[in-house]
Amino acid sequence: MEPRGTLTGSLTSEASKHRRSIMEEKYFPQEIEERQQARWKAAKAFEVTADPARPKFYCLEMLPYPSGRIHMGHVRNYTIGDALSTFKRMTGFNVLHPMGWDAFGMPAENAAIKHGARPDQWTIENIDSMRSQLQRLGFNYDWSREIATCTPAYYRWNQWLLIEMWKKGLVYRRKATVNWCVKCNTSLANEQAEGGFCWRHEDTPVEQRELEQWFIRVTHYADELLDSLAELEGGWPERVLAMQRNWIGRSRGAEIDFEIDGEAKQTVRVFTTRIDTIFGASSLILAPDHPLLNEWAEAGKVSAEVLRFREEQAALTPRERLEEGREKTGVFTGWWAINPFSGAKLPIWTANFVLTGYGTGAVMAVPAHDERDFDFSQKYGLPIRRVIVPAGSDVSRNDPQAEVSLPYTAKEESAQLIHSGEWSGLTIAEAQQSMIARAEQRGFGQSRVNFKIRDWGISRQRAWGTPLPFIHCPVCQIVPVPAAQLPVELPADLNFKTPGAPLAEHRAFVETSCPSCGGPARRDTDTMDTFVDSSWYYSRYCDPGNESLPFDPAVAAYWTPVDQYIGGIEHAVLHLIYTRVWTKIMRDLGLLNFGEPITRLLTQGMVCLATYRCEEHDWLHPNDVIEGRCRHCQRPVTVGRIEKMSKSKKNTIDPDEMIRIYGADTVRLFMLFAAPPEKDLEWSEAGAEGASRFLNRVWRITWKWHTLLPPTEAGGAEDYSGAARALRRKTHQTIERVSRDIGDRLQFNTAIAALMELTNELYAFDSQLPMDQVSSSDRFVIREALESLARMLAPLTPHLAEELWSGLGHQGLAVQTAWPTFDQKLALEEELEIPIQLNGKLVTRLIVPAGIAEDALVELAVTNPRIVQRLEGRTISKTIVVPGRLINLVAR
RNA sequence: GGGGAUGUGGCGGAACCGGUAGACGCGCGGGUCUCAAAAACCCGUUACCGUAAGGUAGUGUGGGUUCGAUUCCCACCAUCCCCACCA
Repeated sequence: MEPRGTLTGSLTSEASKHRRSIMEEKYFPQEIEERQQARWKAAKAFEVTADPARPKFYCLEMLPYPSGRIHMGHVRNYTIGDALSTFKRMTGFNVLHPMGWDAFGMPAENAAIKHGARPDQWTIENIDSMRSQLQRLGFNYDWSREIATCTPAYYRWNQWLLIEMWKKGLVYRRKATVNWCVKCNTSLANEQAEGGFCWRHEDTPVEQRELEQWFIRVTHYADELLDSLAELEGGWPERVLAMQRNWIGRSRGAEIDFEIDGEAKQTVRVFTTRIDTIFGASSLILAPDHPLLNEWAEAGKVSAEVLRFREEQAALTPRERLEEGREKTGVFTGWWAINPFSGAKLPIWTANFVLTGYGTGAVMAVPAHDERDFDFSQKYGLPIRRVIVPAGSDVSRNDPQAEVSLPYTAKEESAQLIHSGEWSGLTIAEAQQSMIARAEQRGFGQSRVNFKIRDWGISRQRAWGTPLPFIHCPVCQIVPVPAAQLPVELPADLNFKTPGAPLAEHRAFVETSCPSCGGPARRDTDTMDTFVDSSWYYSRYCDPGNESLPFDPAVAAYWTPVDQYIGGIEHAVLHLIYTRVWTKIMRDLGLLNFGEPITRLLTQGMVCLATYRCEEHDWLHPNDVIEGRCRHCQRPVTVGRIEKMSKSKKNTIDPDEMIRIYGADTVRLFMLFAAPPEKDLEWSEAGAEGASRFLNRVWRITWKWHTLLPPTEAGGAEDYSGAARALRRKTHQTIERVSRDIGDRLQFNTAIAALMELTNELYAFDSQLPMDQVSSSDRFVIREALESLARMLAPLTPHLAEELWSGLGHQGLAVQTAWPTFDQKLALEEELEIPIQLNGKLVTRLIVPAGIAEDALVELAVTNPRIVQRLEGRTISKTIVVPGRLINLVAR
């Protein structure tokens, strides 16, 4: 690929005011950082436009919620993206690197309730202070594309998109049992109520409520969501793919109707993935709130015991249900069903472990081949009938009634059916196929695929969100707001003081007329889940000012999909599923031409710090621990685990304070150096000092030489001393390593290690030069090393890099110059150190010229005194030569 | 119970396709400079034995494949994360 120079043309005269060509002797990060930031801004250095003639790279970091302060997790996330963006720009890509704000959400509303603040003003103030924090870190965002999701200019497109989806039947409204968090005072989507608790309030179990809700038809895309994960293989972390597969939860099986004994027309439908075990079914089990059971209860067709059981189950809160543990309980309903395959009469039970929400809410219990059914049937004395046996077991000896001590649940390919009528002797797979065919032919069942994933409930009973753009008319029912009337804006004068939904109480907002019949009508007073905002924001950045569409499809076609996305693992089944669904929908609406929004995903590790606890003062900040004692009360403290920085555990470090002490470049360098990006990282003051020390070393060696260097000119190889050739070699080897570590592997830690090695080599070279008679070729070699170093630091520590680059006499911006290229010939070693092994064990190492012939090298090895001595008269039976790497001599 | 990772010096980590284990940094020890200190620079730093040259062991444990294994395979142990009565 051809490296490219500047993106935005030459420096304006405004920008050159900020440039200084003479370096200071000492490195003052705060001073140079401010200066370089002003220079980038004046040069509009990071503003880009679509240019189909050039290759693009879209680098995106998950947009932050504007809480008011950035934390170290943000710094790490954005430093990684920033380094990659600059690297890509320097290697010739047209790089889109935007930033924005996920600006709707609860904290703004809570501030309004608590302090009477206006959520919009509270949010805007937070955005302003966070933006300036990010700018102090010197990130290369194209700020001209900044978005905030709480602005009507943005959320009108949430509304527009939702209406388009509604027209296509991908959005619908229905009454549903939903998860309700009392702390959030709103309903939640399934993904946001994992394990029965609210995702924002981990100690708050969700309640179930019946509400009219808006849903996005995620299940329409369930198969594709699962299957196209294969496209992401290699680009996404394996564990994210696994979590999504799990969450989507496809299972293939069959639905079978069981006739109710004595009610010929009535059937119970069950879902099973193991139709092959149906001859082993010993009962049917209904969920306690199964519709058929409701019907029987209303008609007085079940016993008082059944009624009591149903009431008990209905009264359980999710927490009690969890605390109840795995204990399975149930009661016999008094009814019987007919197994359509065997004709056997099976008792119908109801039990707590059968869930309404999955499958049909009814199961056939096969205790011999399912753990749950086994536990339940044993407890209540239901028969356990064995119908599958491993291959090779003596079928004649397998009495179906013989005691089963453990269920046989393995699905070995070779296992076969017994005591299953005409299917006996078939394998599991054969039986499944044949039995489903029979059920379909006789009309009592069919094959069926079930998913764990549900449609996405997006209604929220909150005020600080996108209003749902629908009008409820007593005559015309649900009518979408006409496109010309969008956006439906949030009123500025909402009353947060009284409990309840502020939008619903705002009469001027609610009362409207029907766009269809003109009669009086009411607006929908729910708002959208904030995950709607972040599901498509990546495409808005391509064309953020568009007033007639969410974005121009032609412009988006250039920039999207996102080439590299960077963010935390916590969104593996939230945001990262929603944005995949939403992208497929936008594709089907004709706005995009692909289905997967993110080509490569990096989930960066957390920023951690040790935790401390005192009996009296609870969690302590590490600075409040002095020699193992609490600063306030002198009591000894308990040392906790190293954990993610959090306010509640008081183990946070303020990025601003660190920038004040060390400068942004040092903080950034430490973040990239201390651990590979996907691993957790422990903040360490000593580590930050180490990073700062390295930058000072680079500064000093550049300062020493910057006025003594000749203009750039390469001599022939013969013009250089051995030491100078070695430094050139190191320079070119370093360029090769750093290019690969950043470009291919995203391993910034090893890239920085390589730059440290180059710096060490420069010092070593420098220390052996007599200052009064340095040759011009020596000075060239030093220039080459220093300039390469400055440019390779540009993605990592851009302010310092700019200063060095200017100091070395360059006019343009370092972050816009071409990435240095390496010469393979110059990178080649002249001498090699070849380890000599005897029977795989290292004996000695030989220093040989790089071009040595193989037989000459072997000759050196076998005649080496150490080898001869170790051979003790044995002969060498085999010689293994790995060219350029090692020799292994085998002797027995 | 299911799924996914991870295990290497005092610490963070490196080792690309099976080929010199411990790059780079932190910490620690020693030295140079200084009246002194800081900073900076230089040297050393896996463990054990040895003044040294050198030797032996060594990548969670036990096996296997291989001329050769941190790397591949099998079993086990430990830790972390996610999901979890999903039929």
